Amino acid sequence: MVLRTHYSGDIIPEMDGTEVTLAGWAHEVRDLGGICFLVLRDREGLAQVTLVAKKVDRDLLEKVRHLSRESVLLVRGRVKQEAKAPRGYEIIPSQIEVLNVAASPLPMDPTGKVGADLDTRLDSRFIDLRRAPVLAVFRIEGEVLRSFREFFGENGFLEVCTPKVVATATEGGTALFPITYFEREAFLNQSPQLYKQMLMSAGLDRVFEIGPIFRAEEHDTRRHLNEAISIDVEVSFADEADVMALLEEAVAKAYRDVAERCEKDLVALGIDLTVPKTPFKRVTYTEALKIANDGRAVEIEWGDDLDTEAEKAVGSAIGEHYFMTEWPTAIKPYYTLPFEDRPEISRGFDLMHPSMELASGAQRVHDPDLLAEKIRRQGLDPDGFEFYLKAFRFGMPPHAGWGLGLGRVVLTMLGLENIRDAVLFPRDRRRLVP
RNA sequence: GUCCGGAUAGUGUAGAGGCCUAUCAUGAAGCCCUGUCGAGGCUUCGACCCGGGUUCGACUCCCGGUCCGGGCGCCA
Repeated sequence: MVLRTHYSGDIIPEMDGTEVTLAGWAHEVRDLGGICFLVLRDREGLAQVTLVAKKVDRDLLEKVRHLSRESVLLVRGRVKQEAKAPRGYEIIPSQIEVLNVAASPLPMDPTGKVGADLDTRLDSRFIDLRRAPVLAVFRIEGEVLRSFREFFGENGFLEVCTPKVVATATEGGTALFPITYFEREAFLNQSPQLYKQMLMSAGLDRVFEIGPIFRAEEHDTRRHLNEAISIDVEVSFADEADVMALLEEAVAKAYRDVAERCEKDLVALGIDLTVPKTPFKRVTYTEALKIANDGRAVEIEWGDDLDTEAEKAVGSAIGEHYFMTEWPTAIKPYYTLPFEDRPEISRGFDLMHPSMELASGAQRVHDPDLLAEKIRRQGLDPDGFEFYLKAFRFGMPPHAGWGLGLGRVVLTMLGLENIRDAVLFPRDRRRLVP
């Protein structure tokens, strides 16, 4: 039972005379007395329904005049070519069915005439999303996901799903959300890292997963959330250079696909999208440190992580996407492989947008003894990682991979101000609903 | 966690101790209007975050709380 025959966007003036049924929301009613305009909105846009008082059924006109905004409607009528109407056509209705009445007043203005704070918008996200520029963000996000899946398909990747309820911390460091799992304690997964690596031992060769990750950090910024979508990749018989090349091509393709396929949404957002050129610049940690420390009061010492100020300084110096490579081994996780001839430096990398980190990845440790030792050195108990280490003892190929934050890709691509603008229902320190 | 700023009709805002019976816009209800496209005109409705204090008098100043925004921290 599909009620509508067309979306508003499907109708063109040349369809003059065609009977159509539109379904959507009462966006606005403009009553001029002798003529009354009802603007119907659906996912694809707006359609003007015109009622001329002298020509239309009196009850129909009264019904439209007293419609509450955002009520759900079914409009049957005829397309009429009309130069005076928006987009050159209007609908002359024969029947208007109110499927559900919207209460009044609305918790926020869906037309965008009056603004709303982010907090108000998130509390009423279902109405916020009725605004074209807000919807545009998520249509683009959908296209980004489609683009990545296409890219992975073209490159021989297998899509996998790994558990989100896990027994142990993946990597230590970050705080985890504990949950009750029958009589035991379990955690929400902070990353699919361990599982995608085990799949390399299994021989799946190239896998990707797009799924949620959870971090119980009490961070409170515009670029962090406690639940995020991670695009994760792992590739066997490959090194960090190989997976960096995959990453930059995947990101560039996402930009290209959005630029080509989301024209309407980009216009709604007022964005002229520039596709980043590949290959991205490679900047070593040591070079980045030099840039960051230039003119800085308190210099960052080699071996320390870059703080926000440093990240921004390097970002504005480079001015485009870049890879930061050759990180100190000590500040990368245990599964990151050090260079054999310079063990203090690792084969880990971060993909950076000038404003923030987007992804991190590495050539992984594949030797079980070295891995166990590095787990121990990070202050973790190798016993808790037995299920993981086991996969390394019976034929683990060399492998590399990365994890990319979907929200941050969309945030930086569209120049949004807050990661919450790039997530339908964000989860942060305080927000658990809706 | 910490620093800075904020909280006024459904929404977005003005307000600097008495001018506040609180501004404007939007909205809602009603009326007028035959081409609107952020329609226009008229009438009506609707609000000072919570607790304490200062003062003759507090939306306004002070203290505490809650919540919101931003910076930093935390985040492999």
